[in-house]
Amino acid sequence: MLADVTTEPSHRVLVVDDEESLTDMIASALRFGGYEVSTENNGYDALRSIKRSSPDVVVLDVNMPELDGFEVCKRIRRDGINTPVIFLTARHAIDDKRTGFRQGGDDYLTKPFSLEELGLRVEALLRRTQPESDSSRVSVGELTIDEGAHQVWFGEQEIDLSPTEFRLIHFLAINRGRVMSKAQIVAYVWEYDYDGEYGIVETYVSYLRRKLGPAGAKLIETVRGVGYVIR
Amino acid sequence: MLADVTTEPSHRVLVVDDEESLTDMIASALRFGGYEVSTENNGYDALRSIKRSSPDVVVLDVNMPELDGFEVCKRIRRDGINTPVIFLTARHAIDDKRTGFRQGGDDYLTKPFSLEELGLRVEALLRRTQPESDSSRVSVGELTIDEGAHQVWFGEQEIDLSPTEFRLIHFLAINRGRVMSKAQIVAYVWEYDYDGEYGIVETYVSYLRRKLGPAGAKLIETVRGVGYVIR
DNA sequence: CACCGGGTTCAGCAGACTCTCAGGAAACTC
DNA sequence: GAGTTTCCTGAGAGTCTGCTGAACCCGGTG
Repeated sequence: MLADVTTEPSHRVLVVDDEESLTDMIASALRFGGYEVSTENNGYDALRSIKRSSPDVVVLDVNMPELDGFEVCKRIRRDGINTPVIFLTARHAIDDKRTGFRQGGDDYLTKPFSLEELGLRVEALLRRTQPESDSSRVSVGELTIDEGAHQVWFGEQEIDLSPTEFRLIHFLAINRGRVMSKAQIVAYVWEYDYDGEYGIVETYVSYLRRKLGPAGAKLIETVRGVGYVIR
Repeated sequence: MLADVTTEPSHRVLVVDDEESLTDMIASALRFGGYEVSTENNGYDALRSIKRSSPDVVVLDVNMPELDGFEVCKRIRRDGINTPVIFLTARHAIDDKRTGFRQGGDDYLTKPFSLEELGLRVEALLRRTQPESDSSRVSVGELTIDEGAHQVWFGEQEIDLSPTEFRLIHFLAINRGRVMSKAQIVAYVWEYDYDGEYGIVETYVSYLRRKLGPAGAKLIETVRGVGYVIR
């Protein structure tokens, strides 16, 4: 199917390292992965930033002057802040790892590491700590679709849909803003190649518009001669 | 990872590797760290064991004959089982790590690794995942299920259920809010792969609804063409 | 051996869902 | 503005799904 269309608000990651070139590199890699990234270059600023903006994950270098990463982690935990922490360090002595985990760290990467691996670990950690995000929700304006729960709301109102109706609106929603041809729709929603008979799509769009009510009906736009869109 | 002398009930870890000497070594190290450990030596047994005894963490070797670790992880996730997984492997190619994390793994250790580090990572993972499932009790609205005691209440009323009925309602309850397909239900409740015959699920849902009484029957919703949910 | 509780299969029924068709509305072309 | 194309929507037939009662099987127990 199609490209991972992440429709949720992206997760916020704080990257802390005293080498600015490194924070920049990590930050841009994570941004490329779809995260909202901020950076700090020392322990005190990191502490302040964590308290103020409570990111979803902190990537924390151990070896920093003044306040090192372990100390930062220890302090935020002492303050009852439970944000997941991934330690970065050049040391790979087991003693350090022990300290890192004991201090309340969640993961530990030794330099040099691959940026992709960091991304994967951030993702895995988020999957564990942000339980909400696993039921994959899509929203477009007033419309909200929860794939896991198989539920659809328009505003406050829950809309009861048949399986085919659900697949159709879901397909349009994850491709919101892009016009989908009837052929594409049929291929996704009906899962097979159809022979030129696209009347069925029109029928189901009609069903959806009716169920969405007068306000919601406008959500699904017809692009004559091309297909349908949700904007 | 020592010697935390705690009074809490120890966590249960399942260790899976096709080399028995390795499972034994890991198992004894983890036991020393205060965990209750069981082992399996191949993918199929691992699957069965996970479904039956639902451990708190699974340490899973990737490279096994027949059913490899990735596949085991993929299948349990597909069946709606959310148990944390740490992969073990000799490979350290980034491709493998990507596969591991994408399959729903939580951590990834490459051999050779230190047993202490494994212990630390198990501990870190438990720290993240246990608070959510703190006791063996699940509640959804009026419904309360105590897994340990094997008891179910609806409101004040205790409901007497057969073992299969219990596994079914428990599975739906721990996945509350998410629609579970009949295939997922059969895989979890009946512990084997079934071919197309899902009538049994309907029968048991029917039993449950009857036992839950007129008010409770609404708890288990049918999502036609998709599966069942408890919300 | 009869009984009992639990597991499984099956068939009939009701209702939900899918899909086709056709008349009419709307949009586009020239 | 006439003609053409595309789309909308109501109606209905037929299919599929899920619910439930009943029957059967099996192992354990009195």
